[in-house]
Order: sequence, then C-alpha cells, then structure tokens
Amino acid sequence: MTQRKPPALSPAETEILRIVWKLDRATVQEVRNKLPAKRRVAYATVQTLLRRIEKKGYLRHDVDGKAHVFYPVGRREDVIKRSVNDFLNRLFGGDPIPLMHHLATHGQITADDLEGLRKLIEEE
Amino acid sequence: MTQRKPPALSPAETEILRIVWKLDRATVQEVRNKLPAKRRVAYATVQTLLRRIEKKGYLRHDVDGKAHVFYPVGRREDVIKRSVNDFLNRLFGGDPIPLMHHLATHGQITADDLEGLRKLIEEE
DNA sequence: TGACACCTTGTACAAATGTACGATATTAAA
DNA sequence: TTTAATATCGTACATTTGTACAAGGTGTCA
Repeated sequence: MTQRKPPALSPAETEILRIVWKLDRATVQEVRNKLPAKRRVAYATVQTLLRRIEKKGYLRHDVDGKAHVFYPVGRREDVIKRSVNDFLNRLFGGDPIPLMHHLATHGQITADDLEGLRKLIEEE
Repeated sequence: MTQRKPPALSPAETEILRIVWKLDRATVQEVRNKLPAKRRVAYATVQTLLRRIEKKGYLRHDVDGKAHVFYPVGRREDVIKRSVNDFLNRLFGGDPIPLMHHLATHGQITADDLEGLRKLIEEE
C-alpha cells in the first residue's frame, strides 16, 4: 500500500533518462553525446542531471574504472504513463483523442501507422 | 523573419490557458471553478497564473465592472504544436509513434477512434 | 450613503530547475 | 613515477515555478 510515488522528473531530467533507457547503461560522456546538437550542454550539466535523477530513484550506477555507469531502475512504462498522463491533463484535460488527432493531422503519422495500431489493439 | 517566439508556458500555466480556451473568455473565478477538484488552488494563485500568462503574451483582458475578463490571443494550434513537440522530444526523442502506441494500448483509445483518424488523414 | 462582498495590485517566498565552475581524485600512458 | 587526460564532488547561482497573503479599490444593495 505504501506505494510512495518517487518525485516527478523535470523536462530536462526526462530527456536525459530517455537516453539512458535507450543506451541501457551509460556514462556521462555517452549520454552527452546522444544529446541533439542544439542542446549540447556542458558535461557538468549532464552530470548534475544524472545525479539528480539517481537521487530521485530512477537511476543507479556502478563504478567502472574512474567513471560511473548509470542504468535505469524501475519500470520505464510507469514513468511514461505518468508523464503522458500529466501532459494530457494539462494540455487536453485528460482526453487523449485530441492529442491523437493532433499527431495524426501533422504529417507525422501515416494511415498505415494507424492501421497498424488498430490491428494491435483489436487482437487483445 | 523576426518571428520572436513568446516565452514557453509552464505546466501550471498551460493548464490554466487550456481552461480559458475552453471558456473562450473567463474571469479568475470562472477559471478557478473549472479546475479539477484535486487541484483546487487559491483564488490568488489562479490570478497570478493568469497575470503571468498574459505577460507572456497568450492572453489579454477586458475590464468588466470590477473584474477582469481574460481571453486568448494568438493561435491555439501553435501553442499546442509547440507543447506537443517539446514533450515528444523529451520523452520519445521526437518520434510520435511510440506515443500513439502508448495511447492506443492503454485503454484510452478504441479501434473505432483509430479508424476515424485514419479516414480523416486519408482524405486530405 | 454606508457596509459588504468581491476585485486587483503589489509583493513574498520557498522549492525546483537549468546550467555550470573549481577543486580534487584517479587512471593510463609515457 | 610524473604527467596529461578525464572523472567525480561539492557548490553555486540566477530564474522560473507554484502558491498565496495583505492592503486598498469598486460596484451594489439595503
């Protein structure tokens, strides 16, 4: 019952965590290198973010030589669910349809994608 | 060319602005009443947020009697696009498919919804 | 015309956020 | 074994964010 929710992630932290998810395990450098060019922030900044994310409970690290290797802790799905939900509430009052609609009508999604998704949820 | 982007909205501000969009024009009270029960924040808080949103350029107000009536300025679509994009970048590296997928596989979307969307973008 | 209810304005303030420097430790190469 | 390169740690710090109080104005009804 005491399912204490860990503190929420800030946008910048979310961005960093996503990269660690993708790399599975990563050092500060490695994370930094995956940042989109426009967001090339200082090494120390990435480091601080990783530390904060770890303190919030979403990461842990091993020591490899002199560097820390961070890896995710806890279910990625849960973090995503929470983020999406929060976002949905703020911008669309919780209704996912307008968001889908927006995504669909902004060239980023094809009819095939939708068809694929439809099939996917049909065969549950 | 000097398309100066107005400052981004914070989550709390976004939530408030959404309500004004929905009401079209609204006083502090009216906005406050539309807040979900769990987020019932003080009158003064809503007021501060409205002021800030106005200063950022997304709202303006008329004076009606002793109260201010706020109304949106600028295209709602643009704000949404920007928010969604930012969100998408942070959490999904910009790829909308995983987000669609998440929405689809979390009971919030039906096969019919998807079918509707598919038709919608097909007949462009 | 006075009192009440309701508003705005000014201001506050702690916490979170984004960004990063400087000092110190450590490893690997020369 | 000295040094160059690279890490971490401790800290810092301006802003932004979320939340709200107190004082002073104003419309309205008895």
